Amino acid sequence: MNNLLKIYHTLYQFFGPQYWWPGDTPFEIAVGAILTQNTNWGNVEKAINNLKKEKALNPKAIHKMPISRLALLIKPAGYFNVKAKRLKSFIKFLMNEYRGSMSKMKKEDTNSLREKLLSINGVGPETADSILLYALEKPVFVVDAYTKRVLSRHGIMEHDKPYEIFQELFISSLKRDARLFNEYHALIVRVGKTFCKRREPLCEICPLKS
DNA sequence: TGCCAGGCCGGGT
DNA sequence: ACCCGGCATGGC
Repeated sequence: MNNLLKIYHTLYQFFGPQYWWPGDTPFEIAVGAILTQNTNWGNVEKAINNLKKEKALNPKAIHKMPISRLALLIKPAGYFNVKAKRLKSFIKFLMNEYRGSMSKMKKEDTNSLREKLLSINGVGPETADSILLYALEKPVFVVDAYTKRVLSRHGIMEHDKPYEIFQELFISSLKRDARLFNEYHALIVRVGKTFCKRREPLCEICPLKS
């Protein structure tokens, strides 16, 4: 069994299943993926709840909503002006290409869809891959700040390697399976939050410590 | 009370 | 091809 697979089993044994993504529908997950950029998830939940209260958590409602009002509703998520613009960009794409249907989007070929998502203003690699994996159940591995920090702190890969290199490490070590990728990324976030904080040395009680 | 949180863009070198 | 400043709230 390879290194990355061992780590997965260690984390799963320690923490158990994480039940990601916290969201009810593919569209809600996509919105959450944009809102959570460099932002605490608790703040994102407030923003999403504001949209739900206004019955605005659907493509059509946000599409026709004035951007100033959208910014006000998502304010707790931080960066509300840029994120309002980014949500608008994503939803314009969703409306134009798939008539607002995440189900139609899901039928698209994964690689070409990833390229299209990356061309949207405000959708970078992590956001695109989060939408592909967690909203559309595509077998794409999500890399984030925790992934880089956890792996680098445990001497598995240098922190400054680019996104795609980290991604390839997982892809080449694991079966290409959406369920596995889903749980693995969630577990990395979990261990990162718990044992691998930003400005601390290698944690002594981390389950990954050999 | 300053630091941090599930990034990304645009301009400069 | 990198590097960096800007974007902002709420919890601890």
